[in-house]
Amino acid sequence: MPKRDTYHHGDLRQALIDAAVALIGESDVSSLSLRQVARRVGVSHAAPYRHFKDKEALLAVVAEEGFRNFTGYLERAVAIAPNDPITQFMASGQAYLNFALEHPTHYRVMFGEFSTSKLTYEPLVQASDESFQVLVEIITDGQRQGLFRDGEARLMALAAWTQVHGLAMLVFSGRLGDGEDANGSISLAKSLGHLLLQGLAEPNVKQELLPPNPAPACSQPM
Amino acid sequence: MPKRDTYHHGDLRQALIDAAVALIGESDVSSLSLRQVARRVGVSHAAPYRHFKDKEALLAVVAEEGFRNFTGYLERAVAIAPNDPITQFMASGQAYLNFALEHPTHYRVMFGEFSTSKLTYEPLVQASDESFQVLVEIITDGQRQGLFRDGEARLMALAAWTQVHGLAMLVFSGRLGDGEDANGSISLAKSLGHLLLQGLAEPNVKQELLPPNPAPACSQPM
DNA sequence: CTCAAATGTTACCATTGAAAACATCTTAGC
DNA sequence: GCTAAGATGTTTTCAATGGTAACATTTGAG
Repeated sequence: MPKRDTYHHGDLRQALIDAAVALIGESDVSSLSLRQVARRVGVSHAAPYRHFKDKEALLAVVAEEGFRNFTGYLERAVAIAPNDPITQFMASGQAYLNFALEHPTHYRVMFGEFSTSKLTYEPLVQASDESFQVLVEIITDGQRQGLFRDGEARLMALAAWTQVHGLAMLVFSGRLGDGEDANGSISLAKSLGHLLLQGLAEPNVKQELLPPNPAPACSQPM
Repeated sequence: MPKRDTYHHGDLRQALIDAAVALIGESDVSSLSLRQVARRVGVSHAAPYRHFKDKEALLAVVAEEGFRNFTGYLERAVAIAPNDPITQFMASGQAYLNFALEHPTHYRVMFGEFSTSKLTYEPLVQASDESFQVLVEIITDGQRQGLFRDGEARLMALAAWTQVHGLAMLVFSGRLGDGEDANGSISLAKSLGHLLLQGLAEPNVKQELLPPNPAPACSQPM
């Protein structure tokens, strides 16, 4: 049990967030208790309530923090290939997957359950909107350049988003074949991306997008 | 509080399952308590442990029950258009969405959180596999008929599955525009389906698949 | 009929989320 | 500097929960 010499902790709020992330990583989000978090930080079990209304509020902040970091991943992927929406599209899918693999704990909290209650946390909603917006802008850019077909960009972005999300779920579930989940998932991501691009791209630019070989193996999906 | 004249309940197991579904529907899956379920059924709070190892086991059975029903939805959609994989494909997406809208409680338990722990419930895993298999077979059928492009059918099925799942999440989140979620989601589903078909279909059959108008409006996705 | 297994109950325990009342530190205004 | 007000932490307390154990009732197989 960590002890303090000062009565005040200094930055208890952030310490609680970090401890929560650590604890979720060690077990599961559903088994997280605020008292456990307080113990880990070395503080009384009532102290967290000075910083968070309740347990859900803490988790909402964890999710929000995750989305802000996530947006960074996506933006970096976009920056790599300026003015090349198709490359950006594929790269952002890759970035999505990288984030999920490198920050599984945050990812679980961000997408773990769609309890509508969390939708009342405005900063969280805004943070997730910002992430999503990166993808939307890639597509509207592509539409402006005549690379992506016309249509509601948000819908097309949703299609891409959910696709990668499904893949991430698949990877997490441990039901990919051959054990090599991380590596396997990268080529799976590329295949899925090409598949989706076939639907999103303008008919006349499709030819260039065809992948060399259709799709790698994948033993037990869902 | 319902009372019994007999010491034994008769079919406590199923009664607990039903009560759990009802209670989750009234509030939320995360706030469900086994004791609450027991009270509703009119039984002591320890009785459920004679039928389920713990709370998670009960939820796993709820999910399993959901998947079996879900498979029925998908199979009925397939049966409507024998030997027409493309129609089957669209109809199964519709069926997926209908199931989610008509059985939101089961759906939430089935897809609510991907806690890897539930993957240890063999019957649940098998039930979800069976649902997924319906979709895979539509696609392999389509490939045999030269309507769908070659490639790993499971991967293509995953792409479709996650797409509809994302749409369902979107509908549940209440963040569709204009309030008319149910109706709006149906046309959204069609648009998404067409979008995806563009990616899955063989190049020479794509022309017939182009939807009249690309995609309807959708105000605040994710 | 009898006895063992199945099913249900009561008693009990540790943990938890949350609130209330109280203690200590910090700092803004004087 | 001083002091009151607010911020931050603590202790106490409560009801609800998940889960176990010991006990009670019923049922069914032999």
